[in-house]
Amino acid sequence: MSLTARVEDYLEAVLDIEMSGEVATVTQLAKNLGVTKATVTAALKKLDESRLLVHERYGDVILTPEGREKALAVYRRHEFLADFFTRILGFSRERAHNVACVMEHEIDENTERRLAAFTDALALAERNNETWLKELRECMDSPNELPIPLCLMEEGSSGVIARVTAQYELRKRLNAAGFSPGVDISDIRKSDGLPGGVFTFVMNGMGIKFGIAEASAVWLYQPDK
Amino acid sequence: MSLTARVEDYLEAVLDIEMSGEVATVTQLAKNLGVTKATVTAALKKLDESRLLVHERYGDVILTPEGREKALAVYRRHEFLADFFTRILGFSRERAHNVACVMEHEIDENTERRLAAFTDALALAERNNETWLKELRECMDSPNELPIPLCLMEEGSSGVIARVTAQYELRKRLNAAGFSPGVDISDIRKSDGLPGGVFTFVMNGMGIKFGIAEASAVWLYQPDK
DNA sequence: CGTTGATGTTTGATCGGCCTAACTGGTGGA
DNA sequence: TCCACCAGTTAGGCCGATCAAACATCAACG
Repeated sequence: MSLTARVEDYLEAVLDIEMSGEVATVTQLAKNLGVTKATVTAALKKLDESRLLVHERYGDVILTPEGREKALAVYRRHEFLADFFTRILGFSRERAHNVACVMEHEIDENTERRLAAFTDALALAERNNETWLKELRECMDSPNELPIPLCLMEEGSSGVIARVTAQYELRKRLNAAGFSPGVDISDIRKSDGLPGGVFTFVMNGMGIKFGIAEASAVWLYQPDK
Repeated sequence: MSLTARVEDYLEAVLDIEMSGEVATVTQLAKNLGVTKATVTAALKKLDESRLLVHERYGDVILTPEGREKALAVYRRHEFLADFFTRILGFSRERAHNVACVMEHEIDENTERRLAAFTDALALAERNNETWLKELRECMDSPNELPIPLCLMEEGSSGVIARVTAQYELRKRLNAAGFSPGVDISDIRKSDGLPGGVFTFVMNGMGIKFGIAEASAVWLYQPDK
């Protein structure tokens, strides 16, 4: 009987109103969630049936203990995520909340804890005025171009490595082979062979062959465009 | 004519198949997206009508230039987000992709750039074996309890500050007043007064009054539970 | 008390995304 | 050649979330 994301939103909204000291009303919920009152009534009916809140006809909206617990979990995730995206990543307030709104339904407690620990550690660094954090911030304020994966580069084109999105062994292999941001790549070509094709190019004067796995993990800035 | 999130998913899936060197088929798409072929046919019809790909009856599925561009943008976001959540935050592969799947539709280019810059800076630190990064990692591996906001604490209870989720002036004020992780708070009480209530408690032997804004930004670990 | 305005509910409809079941088209053996 | 099989399509229906419009209830005031 797992809740839909939207139903979690309604729970969260009820808690939000409750926290501000009022009793949640249909009108208030409709306003906060940006839907009509009819929609709220329908949603509350479902939540009442699931015993997450009590809502009698024309009556108050009151969270049950289970409902309150679920609502708090969602609310907490939302606040932590929004905090993370604004304070650490510098998203706009609005965007941070949008992102938090969709992510809050996709993470579990464990994930939430990791995220919180990360945020807290960076917040601590901020209080201590750590220099590395400042460098990091500056780096984030000078926006780059957006790269494209090697496997989508045009025949014969060149580029500069932007990043490598790979984990584990593949990442190690690529690292060991010298695939790091800033390195030039030229004469990119694709030929048939392995499923997915074979990609050849030149790096540091050497000819190199890639399969699709490598070629989609290495992202390049295009020189002109 | 903004695309729905789901439609973006279909575009992304087509690009994904194309990148692996094959031509996207209905069956392949159905498999990758976890839906039936009937559903794919319907989605492709819409995408064809929007001129994002070409799909004639019983024909191949080919992205148009605009479709390819949109697909790449979504794909790139997905890969960057997944990379960020696995490499930097240590999410499981599966969870990282789930989260990426919902977030990829909520961020714009600017936001994507910030995120990428952040990831890249941390990846650089990782290559350099920076000590602060290692500390941060250790911190993330020792999971904490999950806190609750001061305004939801029980009458008369106590706790330890876990974090402060506030920005700008409010954050500064709370910081200046000594609200930092680890500080003890006791004798929390709520009374009427301002809209949202007035919260009183004791910190460092001093009695303090909060409105709802402050009381929902300060998160506490409960001592027992 | 009765009227009135705000609050809440019901009804009937749409829309996107999905499914099952039945159908059509294309193709490679026997 | 024709049949069997796989790929793709169509038709019809379901579900969740939403809306507009009409209706019901409440509360407060004269």
